[in-house]
Amino acid sequence: MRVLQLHSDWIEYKPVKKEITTAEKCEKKRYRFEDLLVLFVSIEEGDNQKVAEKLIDEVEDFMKKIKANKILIYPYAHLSNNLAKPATALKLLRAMEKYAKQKGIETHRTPFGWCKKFSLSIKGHPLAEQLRVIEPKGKKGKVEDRVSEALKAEEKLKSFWYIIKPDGKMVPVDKFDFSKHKGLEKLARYEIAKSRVVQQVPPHVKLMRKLEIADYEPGSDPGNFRWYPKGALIKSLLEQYVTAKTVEYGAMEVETPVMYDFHHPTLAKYLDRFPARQYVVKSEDKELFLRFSACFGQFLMAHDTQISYRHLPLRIYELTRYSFRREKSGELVGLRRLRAFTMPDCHALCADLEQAKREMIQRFDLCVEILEEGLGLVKGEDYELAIRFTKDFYEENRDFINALIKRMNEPALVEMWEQRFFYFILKWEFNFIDNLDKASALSTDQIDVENGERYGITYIDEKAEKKNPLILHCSPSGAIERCIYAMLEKAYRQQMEGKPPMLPLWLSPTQIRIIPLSDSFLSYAEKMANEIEKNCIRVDIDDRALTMQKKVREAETEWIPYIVVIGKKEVESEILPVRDRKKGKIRRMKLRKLIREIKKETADKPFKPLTLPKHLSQRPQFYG
RNA sequence: GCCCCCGUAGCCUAGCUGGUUAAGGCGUCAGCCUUGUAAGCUGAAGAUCCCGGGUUCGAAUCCCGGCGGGGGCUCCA
Repeated sequence: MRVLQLHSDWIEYKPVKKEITTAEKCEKKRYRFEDLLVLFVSIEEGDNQKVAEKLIDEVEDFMKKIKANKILIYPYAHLSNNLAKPATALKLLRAMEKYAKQKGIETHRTPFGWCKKFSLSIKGHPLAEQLRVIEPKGKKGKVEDRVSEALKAEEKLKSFWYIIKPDGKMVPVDKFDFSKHKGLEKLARYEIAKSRVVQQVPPHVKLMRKLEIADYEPGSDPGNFRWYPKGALIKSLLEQYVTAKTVEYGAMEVETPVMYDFHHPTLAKYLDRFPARQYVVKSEDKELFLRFSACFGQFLMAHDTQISYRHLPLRIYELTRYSFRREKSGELVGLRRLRAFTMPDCHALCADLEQAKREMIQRFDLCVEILEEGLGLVKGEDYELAIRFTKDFYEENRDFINALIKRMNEPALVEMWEQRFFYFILKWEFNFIDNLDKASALSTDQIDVENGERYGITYIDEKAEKKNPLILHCSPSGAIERCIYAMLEKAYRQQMEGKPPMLPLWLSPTQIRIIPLSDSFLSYAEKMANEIEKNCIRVDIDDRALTMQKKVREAETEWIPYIVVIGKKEVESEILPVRDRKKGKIRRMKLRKLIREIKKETADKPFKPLTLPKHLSQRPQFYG
């Protein structure tokens, strides 16, 4: 509630014309009051009786000071752009009037719903003009939580847990021998027992800052990160890679809006089927939510697309930058869980279950390839398969489920539901297990049996009839940020095992560091760097006035894969001492051989040039 | 949201059984050194000790409140 309070010598007003049909009755004559407090009142959304009474209490206190005892309550809409409904406003205005009268204040009120003309004379003292703003209790600008039906129901859902072995044998979790499957045991414990008691900062959080990849941004909402140049480069390369692989598989890349109408009928229903919280944004009279995946935009697009059975399976892909999930504040952990994240999201419209199953196998292979060849993760060691489905689905499609597990050739954790609650009948994920034994999903795929119909997505079948397709939802890599989390956690584990921690070569911001022994070798180093750059390899030169030992040390702490020191011997012989991080030794070779080796290892990966100054002396320090 | 923890210079930390001018390391800057594979030397700058209130002769230190951050609980990338 907002009130403009004017201590006036007099006010005159005259109702001119009704503005709304529910306007109060009154005479169209001139009214005049003298020596009083005029209260121009805007009743706002969320105001209530308490607010109304509080306002009068405050006014009463004030009037005691200035020794006045007459007020005029004047409904005045122009103080707010968040007005309450007229019915509520009128109710509260009347309540204020009644409450003030009870306190013994001489109270008048102008009619509600009228266009009035008025003139008044304000007393000249310092306290004569005041604005009062009273907020309902507990409001404080907060939008109330919207908890989807799926989120509520999830708590009641009953699950049965099993392990299915590569040979197709299904055993209850508690009967399975985990001795050779420690990762799977951790996943099972994590998913089922839900006991997570570790109290420490996950290793990747320190690494992401130390390596100047990403950092918290206290100036934003938690879970919205800043990305330093090296991190932005790594992230961008990963994005390019996943996109390229997904397009290669046959997906059409599109781009769709990040925000959608909360009250769009189709979307509202879908929101209720997805267990997530949204950010809400207001725009004019609309209430919008920020997307938590690419489903909305792609489905709305598919709805308007002419599709024949010949086009199926139809694959649509978008790299969402960003997807937003307003996770509860205490849930956010470094790069593992964010509120704004980049998720590749690929849907496939399929004619029927048989086609969907065939398609899912293809996508499964795509996901394995991205994790293993792209991120350098190893199944059974870094990540585990979890499959979730309904009992009915299992009974009718046992062979298919076993085929998926056979492909992985590792036992998989299974969650089986008695009945379907979610919009999918089967879902699988690859779960990364980190150094604190926590599991988080990377790649995932689902068979959705509801949204084809809900979104009115149709294709024309062989008999020229309209049909709703099944929809597969896949994130081939999982969130890009989470991929970086997984690689950092893996690197940390390797360090603990006595191996040098590092990122895959194609993602290392600097691939070769050249260290000239003194300034006199700088020009030779520059020449070398140019040659290397021509071959699409990221190189930099440590030209700072430091000792060679110190420069080597810093290059090592930056996890640079190849370090080359240049001095008199190298200039004369052209044989380079290449400090190879992975092999842990210095290998002597010609520049050409080093270039060839790197190009070979990064051959099928995207390349981007270094986005930092080539000379270390020109680089600012972003962290520490 | 609930529970726990934390808040001292760009970063990491000391001081926190109250008591001179808040200490050190890293980094930054200036100068020297021109280096042979993981830390060269000297000097300088840099701190509203998160904010507000209280207790006290005296608060970075104790108490209360707030703000900010992190971690845990639920698991959707």
